[in-house]
Amino acid sequence: MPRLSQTRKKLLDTMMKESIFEAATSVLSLHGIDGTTMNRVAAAADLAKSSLYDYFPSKDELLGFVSDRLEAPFVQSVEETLRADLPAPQKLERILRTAFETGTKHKAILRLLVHSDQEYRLRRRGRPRILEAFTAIFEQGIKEGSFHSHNPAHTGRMFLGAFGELFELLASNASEEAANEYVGVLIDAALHGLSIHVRSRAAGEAGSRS
Amino acid sequence: MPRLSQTRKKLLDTMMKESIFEAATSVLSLHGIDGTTMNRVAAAADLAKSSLYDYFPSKDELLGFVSDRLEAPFVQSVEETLRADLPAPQKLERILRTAFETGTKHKAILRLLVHSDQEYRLRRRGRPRILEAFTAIFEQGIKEGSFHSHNPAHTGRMFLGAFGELFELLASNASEEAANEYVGVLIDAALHGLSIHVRSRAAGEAGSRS
Amino acid sequence: MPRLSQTRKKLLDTMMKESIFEAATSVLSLHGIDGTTMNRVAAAADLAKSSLYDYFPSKDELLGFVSDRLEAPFVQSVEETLRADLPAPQKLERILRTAFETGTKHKAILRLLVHSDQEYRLRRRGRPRILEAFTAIFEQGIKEGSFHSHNPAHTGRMFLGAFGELFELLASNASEEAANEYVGVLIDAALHGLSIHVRSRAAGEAGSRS
Amino acid sequence: MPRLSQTRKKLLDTMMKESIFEAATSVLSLHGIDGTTMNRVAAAADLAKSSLYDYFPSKDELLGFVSDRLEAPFVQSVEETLRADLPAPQKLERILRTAFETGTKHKAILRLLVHSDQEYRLRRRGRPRILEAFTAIFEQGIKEGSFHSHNPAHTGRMFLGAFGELFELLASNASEEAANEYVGVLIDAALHGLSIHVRSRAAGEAGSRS
DNA sequence: TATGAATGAGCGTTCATTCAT
DNA sequence: GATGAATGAACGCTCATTCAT
Repeated sequence: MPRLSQTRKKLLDTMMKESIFEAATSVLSLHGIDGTTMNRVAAAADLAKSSLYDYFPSKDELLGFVSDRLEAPFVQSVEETLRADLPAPQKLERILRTAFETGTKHKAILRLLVHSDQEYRLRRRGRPRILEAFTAIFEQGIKEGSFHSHNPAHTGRMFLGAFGELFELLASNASEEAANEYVGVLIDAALHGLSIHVRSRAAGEAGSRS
Repeated sequence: MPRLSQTRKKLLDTMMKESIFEAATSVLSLHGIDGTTMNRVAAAADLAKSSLYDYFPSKDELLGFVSDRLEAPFVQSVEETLRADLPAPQKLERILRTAFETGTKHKAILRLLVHSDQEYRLRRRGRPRILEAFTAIFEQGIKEGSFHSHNPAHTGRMFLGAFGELFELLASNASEEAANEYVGVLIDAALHGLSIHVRSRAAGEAGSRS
Repeated sequence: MPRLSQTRKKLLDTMMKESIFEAATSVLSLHGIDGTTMNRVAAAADLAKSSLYDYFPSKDELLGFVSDRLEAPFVQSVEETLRADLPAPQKLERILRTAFETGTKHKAILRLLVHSDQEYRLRRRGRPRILEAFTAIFEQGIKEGSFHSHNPAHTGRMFLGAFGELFELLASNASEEAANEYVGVLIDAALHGLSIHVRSRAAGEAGSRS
Repeated sequence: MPRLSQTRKKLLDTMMKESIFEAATSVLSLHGIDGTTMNRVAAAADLAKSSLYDYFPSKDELLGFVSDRLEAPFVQSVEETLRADLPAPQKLERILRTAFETGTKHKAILRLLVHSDQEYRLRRRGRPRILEAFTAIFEQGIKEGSFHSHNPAHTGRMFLGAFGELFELLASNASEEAANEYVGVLIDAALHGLSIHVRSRAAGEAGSRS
């Protein structure tokens, strides 16, 4: 049988998918999600429209693939950090730092993931996983005695919201510096809270806590 | 001929817009943003499709109008609270409580505003104004000595992120109770921080801070 | 309300449907059923393709309409004759004569209904009704004592098959005369059978025929 | 190089065509004629789509081949019977019996040939040959003195129509028994006619029947 | 010989928008 | 001021066919 070997076949297929993925992200960042048509993707991929369907059975599947691939680095880094052997606060810090770096490198990509003012937007299938990871980290923090015993699902979600704003910031035309500053404030706030009043109150009762 | 007075004319126009607005939200909550066609809006408004264009020059403008109107209660309440004569922390709390109540009452509307997992989504032109309001409140809080002197644009944004998650929670099938709990945790975190460790540290050095 | 009156509206709608119907039959007879695209129908109707959808919700509905309209004269005439106050054999004859006349007048239409050698073909929703009518006529004929008591469903079907061939004949380039002759033979056969042997068996009376 | 002998080459070609034929009928009976794509046929034949074109120059040719092959048993049996040394009426009966048996065995195939209510349908290139055969048989019958001297082209056609209904019956979900009954009625009608009246008219011999 | 990759033409359908009346 | 009719552009998708290898 003169068929291509299975492995070679798969490889080529993967490469084509990659190339289509790039075409798609390019179209996405140029025209937004509603402007991302199979026609445009095909053109950007330098392929006939019909050929897209040789690699993805539908537009939905194509966009799902794209979306997953875009989110993957973030989701993975979050989940890796979750599994690392570190105290909870340091995990949060690490996640923020990594997100900052990754986000800085791939601004164009970011714009696709973020709930920005523009109508760009992909389905974010990774969101629940990140939320879970944050929740788990807060759970851990509570066990370790470093966080208040608030419902970790809530604190996780809170943190997720604030975390998401980092992306908004990066996706906007804000300076890298500003985004970095934001990370610092967020970490500090998570660790030390926002309020002075509280701390002084906390100070008065420090004894009872020690 | 006795033309309608200008004012009367405007009034009618406004009423029609209102009626179209209601038709549009109804269609939006039934069919989602992509299912919201001029056809359906016209039908819901009991108007000829072409008549919509007598009141809005394009679909985009129509949806912008709708979006603004939907966001208005939130934006207004935030800005009112901003102008109120209250210490910053209480302003934040008030905003959260109000948002919770408004959001609870109009779940269907909420879903349209929130960056939920579904593909519903309108442009959120009110966002910058809310961000500004939060920033201003944190500025005030710093002046009042109740908040750390972090860049208020950052803390405002942070809070916005966490605030937004309240809507996610409300828009999901979460119980009202859970959302309420979330508000509590968010307020507490804003005021007292998340971390215990810090506090005890803060406690030890409280004197040096005063 | 300056709306068009309901009746006037319906009338215009009906006229447009009629016009589309004609366009469709024209396309059908030119290109066959598989070559009948909404594009072509629209062009033939001198309308934008999208306008077809103002009158028919789908291609299927459009073709269904066309098919029904094409079959209607035949089906109706058959069912009318069925209800007439006549002996069964005369009903058959009447149906055949009418079909012949109608078919002769509308050859182009015929081609669309017939199971011809070409691939033209519409769904024939009228067929079962015609079959039922024939069956009923044979039933009647049996009761009247003019037909053998064969299962009338079978004789009805038989007759239907032979009847259908009249249309094949008309749809082919056969002369009218030939088709008329066919009708004659079919009637005679129905009434007197095909075989001499039988008759001679049936009678010593061959002589009475000469 | 030792090329394959011409004969061997042809043989292989024939075998491949056969295999494709089977694939095609399988697809046809599974998906109907409109669902029969080259893709599916290729898959069923375990061949690359493009390879189909090594054996058939186009889809049309392929389907023509398939159609011919499907009709062949019927056509052949009819033509064989035509050439047999039998009186005409017995030829008709034999043809009907054979068709019944063949049709009963290959119901799935039948559905592809018949002008059924479904949209299955292949071109029936065999039809004219069968019509000719019937015509010839009636010619013979007239010469033999067993059939009326009606135009045999007409009686042949009539019989063809009624004959075709046998296939409709078999292709529908009718019982074998019913189809067999139909054959009986058809034969009887061909030989003895449908009408009683005639016979009694034909003879003074009504009494012989009672 | 058979293949995998690619394609162009076309499909049925949707919808924001226009305009004479 | 409102309507009904109409439209053009675009959409996601299919499929017979070609061709270098």
